[in-house]
Amino acid sequence: MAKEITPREENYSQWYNDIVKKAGLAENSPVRGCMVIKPHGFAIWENMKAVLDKMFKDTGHVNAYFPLFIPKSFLSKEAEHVEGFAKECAVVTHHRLMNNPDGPGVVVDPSAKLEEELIVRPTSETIIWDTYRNWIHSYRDLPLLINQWANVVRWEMRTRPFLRTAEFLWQEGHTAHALKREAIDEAKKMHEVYARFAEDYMAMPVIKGAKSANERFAGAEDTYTIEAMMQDGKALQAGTSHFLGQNFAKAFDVKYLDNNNKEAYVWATSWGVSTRLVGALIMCHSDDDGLIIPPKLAATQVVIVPIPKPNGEITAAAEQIMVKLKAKGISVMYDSDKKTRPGYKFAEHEMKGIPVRLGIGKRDLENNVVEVARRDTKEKMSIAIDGIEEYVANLLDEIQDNLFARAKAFRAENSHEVNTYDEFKEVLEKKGGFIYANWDGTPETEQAIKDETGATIRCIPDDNHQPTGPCMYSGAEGKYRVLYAKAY
RNA sequence: AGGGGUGUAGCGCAGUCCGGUUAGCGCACUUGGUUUGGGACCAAGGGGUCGAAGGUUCGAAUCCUUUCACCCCUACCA
Repeated sequence: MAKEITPREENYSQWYNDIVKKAGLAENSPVRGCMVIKPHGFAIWENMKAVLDKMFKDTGHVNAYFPLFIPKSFLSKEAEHVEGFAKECAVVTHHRLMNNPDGPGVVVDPSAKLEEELIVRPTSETIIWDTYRNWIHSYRDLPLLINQWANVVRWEMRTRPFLRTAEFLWQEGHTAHALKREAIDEAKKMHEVYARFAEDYMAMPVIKGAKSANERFAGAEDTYTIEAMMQDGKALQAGTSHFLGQNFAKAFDVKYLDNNNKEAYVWATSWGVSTRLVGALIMCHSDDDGLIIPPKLAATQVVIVPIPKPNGEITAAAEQIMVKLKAKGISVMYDSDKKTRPGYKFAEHEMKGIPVRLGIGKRDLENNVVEVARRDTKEKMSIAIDGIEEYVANLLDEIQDNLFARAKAFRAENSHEVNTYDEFKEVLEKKGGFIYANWDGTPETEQAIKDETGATIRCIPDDNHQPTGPCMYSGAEGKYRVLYAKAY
């Protein structure tokens, strides 16, 4: 048993923090709200990044890089946008330090004040659209399909590792199109890419849908989201794709000449996912023994543990197995540490979430087998060494599928359909999870429900949002059947 | 942002109320030995100036002031 992880039942938040720490994913830094992402945590992000980057390129996008700093004046060009971010911006006011004339250390040199303050980007729409003005002149320059991998800073009040940090890593796609239809299609396409990534790679089922006006991105005309259920029944927004209309084109004066020599503003989208996905991964699959990484995102998919300790015979057998596994494209590591004993290693690798463990001891070698242990179910099986690579390859697929099926079943168990507000409140309080109900489509109703219960409309699901009756709150005609939940 | 709590060795804690020898304990770490199929045991070691700054005092981890960080609940949040 993992002796250092707080059980989920006891305190879900503490459990999450324990996993982050004990699995070696991240730790707090001396900088408020900013974490150090440790190798094991960063490896997960790197794998996510590699898959997503390929998906972006396969859908016609290219990468570029824009400045970390944004002139203050840029932020004031799109009114809604600045309102959404102004309260959480880090501002650079000076460019030089000097020796403290009154004592030890350094102080900010007052003579080095910037003419115009620089904002550390909370998102890059403004600097990118300012740049696009110079890049776009003709319909032949469109569409412009660019993605950026970057860090951004949002000075959040309360931070939590991966889920909400003051600085985080993400990608932000920013595209420009001649036609409104094209831009909407682009936003929806990337929405689909995110959903596919979440389900096929993270093994995390998501509900795809559109955000209500209240929950939309600051400056967007439509926001598409993927919403995942965490093991405490709360919703986590895992990725968003925005149709920005012509808001940024107008704010930054980005126009093109169409094939009739007529000037027009371009249509825009932006879309992003962040290191928050690592948090989502943890809260979706892991258990009280530690992290569980879906095989497709595990940097190490298989670990081989010599029992009780490495010796010539066991190491030779392990190396042979490693060659066979690697030939199958499976990443494998041999834990040849001589200081720790098997039990310690078992617990350690379980804590770190490695999908499959192979144990090899004298007893196994005599019978030409290895002990195969899967992380998701913790089952152990004795399997013939001959053909082990096939077995493990299939097992990794099976684990990937099982994690997805398990998460999906959990979501189904914790999703509820209600028709009256009393029912809604009762289900929310007693069971939590996802609740589907009819909504009249007004922001007033949405806000009132939020104020009274804490639940928000997570999205208007893409499929199955036809109302089945009147709005549960106002009694007015239902416009949509929507997904309500308490959210991170 | 409101309420509550915590900062003492890498981690977890005791000591603080009632100031007083070289600041303790468990885990981890180092060395040696015995062990080894689910987090081994014995022995000997190394490591902290008590979150930070200021103050009271002969003397401060302990009292006072200020400040920073983190955690929990609520609120907020693309």
